[in-house]
Amino acid sequence: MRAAATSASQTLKAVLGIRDLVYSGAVRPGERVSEITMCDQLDLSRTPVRAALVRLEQEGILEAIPSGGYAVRSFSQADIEDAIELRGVIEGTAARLAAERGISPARAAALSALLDDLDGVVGVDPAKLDFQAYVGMNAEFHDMLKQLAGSEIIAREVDRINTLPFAGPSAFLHVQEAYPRFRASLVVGQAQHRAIADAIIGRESARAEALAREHARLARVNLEHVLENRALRARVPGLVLLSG
Amino acid sequence: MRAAATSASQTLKAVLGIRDLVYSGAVRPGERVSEITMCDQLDLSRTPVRAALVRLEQEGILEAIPSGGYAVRSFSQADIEDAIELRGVIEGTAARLAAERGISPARAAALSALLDDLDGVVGVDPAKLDFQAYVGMNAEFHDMLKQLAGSEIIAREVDRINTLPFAGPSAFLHVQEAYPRFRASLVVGQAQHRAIADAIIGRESARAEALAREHARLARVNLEHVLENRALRARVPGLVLLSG
DNA sequence: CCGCGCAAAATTGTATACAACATGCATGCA
DNA sequence: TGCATGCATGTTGTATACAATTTTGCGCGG
Repeated sequence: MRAAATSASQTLKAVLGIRDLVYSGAVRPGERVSEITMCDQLDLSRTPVRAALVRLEQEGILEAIPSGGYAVRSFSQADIEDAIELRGVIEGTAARLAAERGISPARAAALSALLDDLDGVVGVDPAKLDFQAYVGMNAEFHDMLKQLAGSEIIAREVDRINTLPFAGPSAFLHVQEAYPRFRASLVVGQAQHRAIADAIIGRESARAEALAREHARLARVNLEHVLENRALRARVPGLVLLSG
Repeated sequence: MRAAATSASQTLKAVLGIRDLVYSGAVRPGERVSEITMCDQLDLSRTPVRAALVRLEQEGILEAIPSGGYAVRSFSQADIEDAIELRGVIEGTAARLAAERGISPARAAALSALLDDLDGVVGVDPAKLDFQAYVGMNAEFHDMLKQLAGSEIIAREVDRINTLPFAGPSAFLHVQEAYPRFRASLVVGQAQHRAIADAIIGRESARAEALAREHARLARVNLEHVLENRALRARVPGLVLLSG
């Protein structure tokens, strides 16, 4: 037996496995997600598969079929844009509340240190950019941001919206790695990181919120670039859920 | 057998039953929610109970115990305030997007008609207020608001935050029914309803967002009133989850 | 009197068997 | 030829049996 929610072995394996099958395109949007098929492909029993299906429905990538069972959910471009907008709004709220409530000197120092590190990565010759490092640090920045308000409720909601793969702050980074022309947006993004931190530390809450929202719009710009080029689209995992 | 997500008979019974047991205070915050106990009390098998526990965890009123199983989650006053703030932010986003994108004449008419009806209820002698009608119409207004942006993503997130019982727009209405002194806030609330609708129809997006946020703060004011008076607290169902 | 260890009990995680409903196809009748 | 009906099949929902881990209580030793 195993733990329940963070469910260790079998159920977790089912969640990860089904998620992978969905994102890899093995089961297409609109298609039914058959329990038995999942059992066969993942070598699991129906019980953990069933538990995983419930979780993945709440996560948003599956939807219940009225007559029973689940299907892969499909998203329109408008859905993706709204999800990105919503991430901006919620991250913006985290930034605003952090500014209003103030953050500890220790956290401010950690934030500044991280930004310095990011500058070190972004500031070099674009051709020699260490993408692995950038992706990690970017994720770390957004992790810090969601926690700076000191609210479990806020942090949870940020996590929730970020589980939608195309909404998260790292969604389009891989595309940027492959196409140097997009790398310039990393410089813009890093400038926004600095401005957000500056606003939070300086207790400028309205500025912090507006900046965090605008920062999320970067993802939307990248989305539109990606959708203009069919070859790029395959590089963004979550976009297999995009219909049309 | 039954439908899966909207899960009809047994699983739905389990969800409703456990939710009731939690809100009625039968199982207290922090306490473990034993599967077998639930089975006995609700006369169900373990399987639907288990499915219900997963759903209620995602809903937010239960939390996973690392060693397995679930416990009733407890909320601090700050948590409740943050949840209300977040509802204001998300409803505000719905209002803003509705204003920016515009709403159909049919919907605008329906909105105006609903507001007229609400005026009819609120405008009378406070002593003769029809609370049942008000509660229903208020819920309907917020339902319309969440859909006016025309975004499934937004509507889902509004629904999600509203499942937390103390965060929803109807959370503190029963208290207001019992204590006439609070009824004045209904007049203020209705004025805000009108202003929000006016802003949306007039395409004043920033105003619509700000007003919707401020409207949610009404719940926070009521929360503080309730917490000053122990007798009131028992009348708000969700507050059994409040620790301290 | 307190702390540690062991054993038993309780609880959850997993697997599988059974039942009921939905779906699709084939067949027969109009 | 088209439609309706009945059956067969596949799928999910539910129940229960089994295994493993965690927890708790008791006894012993320091």
